[in-house]
Amino acid sequence: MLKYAMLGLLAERDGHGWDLQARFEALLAGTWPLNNGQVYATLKRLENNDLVTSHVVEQDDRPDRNVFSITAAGREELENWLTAPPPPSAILKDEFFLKVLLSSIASEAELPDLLRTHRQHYYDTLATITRRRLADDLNSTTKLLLDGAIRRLEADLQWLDDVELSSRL
Amino acid sequence: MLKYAMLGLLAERDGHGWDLQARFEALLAGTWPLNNGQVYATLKRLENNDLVTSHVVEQDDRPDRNVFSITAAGREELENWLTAPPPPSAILKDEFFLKVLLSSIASEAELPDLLRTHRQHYYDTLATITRRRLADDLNSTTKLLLDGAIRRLEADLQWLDDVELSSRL
DNA sequence: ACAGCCATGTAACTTGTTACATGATTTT
DNA sequence: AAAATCATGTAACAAGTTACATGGCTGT
Repeated sequence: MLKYAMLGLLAERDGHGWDLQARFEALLAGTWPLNNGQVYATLKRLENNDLVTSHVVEQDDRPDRNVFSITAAGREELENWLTAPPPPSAILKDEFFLKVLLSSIASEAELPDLLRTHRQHYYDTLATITRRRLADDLNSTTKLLLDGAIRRLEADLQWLDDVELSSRL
Repeated sequence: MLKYAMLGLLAERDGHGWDLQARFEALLAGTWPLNNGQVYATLKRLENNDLVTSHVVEQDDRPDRNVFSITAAGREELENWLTAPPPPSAILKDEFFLKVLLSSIASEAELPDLLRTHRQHYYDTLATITRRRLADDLNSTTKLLLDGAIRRLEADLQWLDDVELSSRL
C-alpha cells in the first residue's frame, strides 16, 4: 500500500525520501510510523517499474538529495488504484475480528480477557485520537481521517458489547 | 495473520490442509477466500517452527491426508497473540482511508468519482452481508463477525457523507 | 559533549499473492 | 462428457518488518 501512498504524495509535488516520509507521517497524524528503509525500498521498486524517476540535487551544507517525480505511467497507476473499488474480501480481513473469532472457537476461556484488554485499548485510542483531533495545526484532510477513525472505533466498541453479551448466554 | 488462523483452527481440533481451508472459509462466511497454496505454505512454515506437527493418514479411495496438530509451543504462540493488544498503528492502516486521503491531496478531481464508487460498493456489500446474516446454517461466531462487519460498514458510510460534505465547501 | 535533525541506504527475514502442476472420484 | 469435490504441493514475485550502517550540521 505504501507504494500508492508514495505515488499520491509525489502527485502532489516532487520530493526526496526523507521528505516523503515526513509528509506521510504528518498526513496520517503520526498514527502510521514508517521505517525509513521501507520508504527507500519502495521508491526504488517504483523507479524500477518506471512509475517514478529521480535526479540528484546537490547541497552544500546537507547531504545531497535524491528527488523523485511521478511519471505519466505512475499517475495512471495511481488513478486506477484510487477509482477501483476495494476487493470484496477486504472488509473482514481484519486482525481484530479474527482475534475475537478465533478466541471464541479455540480458546473460550481467554475471551473475557481479550474483550477487556481490547475494550480498554479502544477507549484509550479513542481518547488519544479525540485529543489529537483538537490540535489546530492539522490540515483538513487529516482531520477527516481522524473523524473516520473515531467513527470506526465507536462502531468497534459497540460490537465489543455485542460480543460480550452473546458470550454470557 | 493466516498463521494464527491456522493455529486457532488446530486448537479447536486437528485437521489437514484442505479441511483447514474449508473450515476457515466457512468461519469467515466466504468473505476471505484463500488460495490453497498459501494454506500449505503457512502450515509448512508452522511445522518448521515446531508450532504444529503432522502425520500422514492413508485413505483407500482418496488421496492420503497430511493431518496437522498444534503443539504446546503453538498453543502458547496463539495465546500470546490473542491477548496482545493491537499495535497503535493498526487502526488507520486502512486502504479505504488511504484512498480518500490521497485522493484529497493528489487528485481532487477524482474525489467525487471515488466517493460515488465506494458508496455504491459499500451499500452493495452491506446488502450482501445482511442477506448472508439471515442464513440459518451459520454458527453463532460467524453471525457475530457479520454483525461487526455491518457496524463498520455503517460507520464508513456515515463517514463517506462527512467527506462529501466537507469536499463541497 | 550530547541530542536531535537531516539524509542516505543495505540486508535478512517473514508474509502474502498468484500461477502452475497433478490426479482420482463423484455428481450432473 | 463435463464439472465439482477431494487432496496434495512448488515456484516466483511483491510487500512488509526490523535491524544495521554511515555521517555531517545545529542547538543546548
